Amino acid sequence: MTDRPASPRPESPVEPLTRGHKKRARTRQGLLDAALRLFSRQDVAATALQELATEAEVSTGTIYNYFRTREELAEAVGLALASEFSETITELSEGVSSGAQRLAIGVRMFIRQAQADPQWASALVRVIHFDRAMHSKLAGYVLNDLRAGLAEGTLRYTDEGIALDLVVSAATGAMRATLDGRAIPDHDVRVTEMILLALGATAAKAKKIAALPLPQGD
Amino acid sequence: MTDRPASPRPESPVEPLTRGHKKRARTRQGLLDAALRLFSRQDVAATALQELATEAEVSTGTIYNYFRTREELAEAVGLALASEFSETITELSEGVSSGAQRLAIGVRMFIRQAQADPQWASALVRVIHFDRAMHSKLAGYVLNDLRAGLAEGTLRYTDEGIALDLVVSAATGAMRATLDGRAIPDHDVRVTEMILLALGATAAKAKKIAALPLPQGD
Amino acid sequence: MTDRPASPRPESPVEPLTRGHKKRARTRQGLLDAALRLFSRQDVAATALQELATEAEVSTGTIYNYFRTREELAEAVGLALASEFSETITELSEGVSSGAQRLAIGVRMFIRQAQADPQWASALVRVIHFDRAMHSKLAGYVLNDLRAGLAEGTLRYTDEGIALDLVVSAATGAMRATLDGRAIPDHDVRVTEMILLALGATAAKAKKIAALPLPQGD
Amino acid sequence: MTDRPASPRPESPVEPLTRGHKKRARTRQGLLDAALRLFSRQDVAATALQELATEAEVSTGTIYNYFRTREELAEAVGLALASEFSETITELSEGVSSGAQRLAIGVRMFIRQAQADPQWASALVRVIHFDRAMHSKLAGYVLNDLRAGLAEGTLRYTDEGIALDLVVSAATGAMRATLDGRAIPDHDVRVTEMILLALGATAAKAKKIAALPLPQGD
DNA sequence: CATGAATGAGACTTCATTCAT
DNA sequence: TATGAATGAAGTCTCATTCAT
Repeated sequence: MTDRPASPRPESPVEPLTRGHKKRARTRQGLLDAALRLFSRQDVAATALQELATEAEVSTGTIYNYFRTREELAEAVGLALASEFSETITELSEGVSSGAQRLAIGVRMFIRQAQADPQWASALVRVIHFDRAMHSKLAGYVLNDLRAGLAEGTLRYTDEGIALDLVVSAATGAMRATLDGRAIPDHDVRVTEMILLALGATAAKAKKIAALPLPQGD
Repeated sequence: MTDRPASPRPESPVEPLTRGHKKRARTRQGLLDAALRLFSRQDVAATALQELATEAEVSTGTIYNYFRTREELAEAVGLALASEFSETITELSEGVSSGAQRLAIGVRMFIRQAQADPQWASALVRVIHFDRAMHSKLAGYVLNDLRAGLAEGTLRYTDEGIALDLVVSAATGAMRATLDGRAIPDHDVRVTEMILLALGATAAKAKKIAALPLPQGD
Repeated sequence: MTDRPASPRPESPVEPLTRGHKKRARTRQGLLDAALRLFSRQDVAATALQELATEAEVSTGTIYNYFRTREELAEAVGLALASEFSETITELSEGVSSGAQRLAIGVRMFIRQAQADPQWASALVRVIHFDRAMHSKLAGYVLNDLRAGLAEGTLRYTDEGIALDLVVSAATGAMRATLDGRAIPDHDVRVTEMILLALGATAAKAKKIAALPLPQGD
Repeated sequence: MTDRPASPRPESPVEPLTRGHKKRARTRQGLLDAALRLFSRQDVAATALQELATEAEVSTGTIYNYFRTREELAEAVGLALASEFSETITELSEGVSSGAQRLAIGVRMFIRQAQADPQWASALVRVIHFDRAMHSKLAGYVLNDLRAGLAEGTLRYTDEGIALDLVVSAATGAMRATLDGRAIPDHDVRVTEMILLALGATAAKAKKIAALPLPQGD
């Protein structure tokens, strides 16, 4: 995950894409990239659409060809972040059959990515906060693993919703800690172990699963 | 806690104000009360100071006699919220010697209060987000109990900072769930049990401690 | 007149366009039709050219191949409205030799058309207001009849300009009344009678001429 | 009427009015005066509120302390114009018992005032057009005289609404003519005579009543 | 201290117009 | 010619902040 192929955000070179209607897509992507850069520096609510224009080097009017409101922008950015995230996680979890383990991989990647790409993490955290929809998007990714873990007997929790909340809260909490510079070595492993414990894994299994080497990279 | 005597915010009874200079305190309190009401409805950043003036029924200029910036206001509101909260918790935990138990009481009260007074909770969540300092304020209340729990052998965690983060994240996550209308019966007990598990308590102890009757009320 | 064959505006049937260069004419007509629909709903000044493009289902750039400014557009629409109106009136007045009677026919048709096609009337009123030139266009149609009426002794007015103004003002006033939903039965007849009186017709003649059956339809 | 005591609009000197809350009234009046000046030069719809700020020499924000929209401004201006107008007319008509004669006085004053103060007239015409409410305001002044004229036997019309429309349309039409520079000597008298004819007065009475000397100043 | 009118910077939004395709 | 993305000037509106009373 640390070696995430290439962050497509900053500047996204992209080939010329000379054909006419591709221009729109390119501009849109440029706006999303710019928004991400801004959101990594400042709160969504504090971001003026005119700032976005400046950052993306388009004129003010252009923004409105793509996003009518700040909410719409945030949602689009959130969608992009979520897709990107899910792709990476899914890839890495492909060969893993254990739900608990897939969950652990997801959480750890999430936290490691925050360390590797603070800009991404910062934007993600802010968008999650601003666009409540993203919250449930992330939750969706977790749910399957949670259920699988329960079915296979590794996890033992009484309420799915609460379990979900805890996983997401703890993981984003760890991201914030990372962004605040409070990360410690193996931060991802430690947090994951605690989450597994909370979900009812035995101490031994929690420790073991949390510490398994990640499929690719490290 | 559910029977918290009376929400001191709306209308702020205040003593008869025998001394002349108490008027200042009363005006200030009126502003804080108004801010709380506003923050329970809308984001801190989206709250105009002129709105505050209207809500508090003072003129715009008056605000500047009390708060120089929106940040200062938010901080003051946060402080008020935190003090109020800590008082209540501390009161209730007075006779409890076990750290883990005091922690459980605190977390549960936090969540129950969110159910009992969504306005308070909503404002709290928003202020926490706007004024990052509050986060550490809340953490401060947790730390002692955490250490005591560790010392008495009930809890077993490897990193204090991570443990702290997890407790606070999970607790505020539960608050948000409550505000989103996703609370379930015994929500406070369930979340607390999971937190205790995460902190290394045995399943039996976690279950027992989380479910103990709250000192007053319940 | 009430049974005016078909409003040529919406959809503009247009001939099959055998010649290539008829496409231009068709596009232009489409723009005029669209403008008329828009002007019937909203003020000329409040109508954005981009709205016109949408309504006419052409792209924004295309408009500039036909009209350089909003004024030019309004004038073209006004011209179309005026021609259309004059044609109809002229047709109906063909066999009528009395000036006063032709005048009466014109005024009545004007008002009846406002009842039959409020969209047309609304656009007309707005264009008249925006493009002052139209005012005199309408006046032109009246002048001949006015003079004939004077010559034949039916009408008796001292100043031609004032008479013209009165006729046009009263007629458009009646249109507005119609658009405001204040029309009454025989509105056209009543107004016409008063106009004839104002122009110096005797009470008997005014009554009679105003009430004569219209050449075609009713 | 030509000797209308003093146009309170341009610059309205007004005494210092030192007391605090009078300032608001003074600013408001300044805005109305400025609006009138603007409306005399350009259409209401074409008048930017910022222009008003410039003309009134206040900052943009100040406008919004008084008028939220252009409509509100137009209405306020219309109200001021109407009051002013009604005062003058009422004054002059005070000792006149005949309805037809009062009507004649009103119409004539209206037209003469347009000659004497084109700025006022221009603004009035534009506001009437923009703020339909004014139309009915003016109508209100006419209605009584119309009914009195009917009762006393001088006038003879079949429909009150139509009569009203005709009077107002013809009078404002004459104003427009004046503004367009098409006024002729005794314009007011001529138009009034035609209106009286339209309302069913005999030729003799119409001529006589329209030509009576105006109560004050001729 | 309280008041609230005035300020003006700055964000939002629309739209006539251009221009590369 | 038609297209429609991009532009940027211009207008709308809000709000933190000041200041005379």
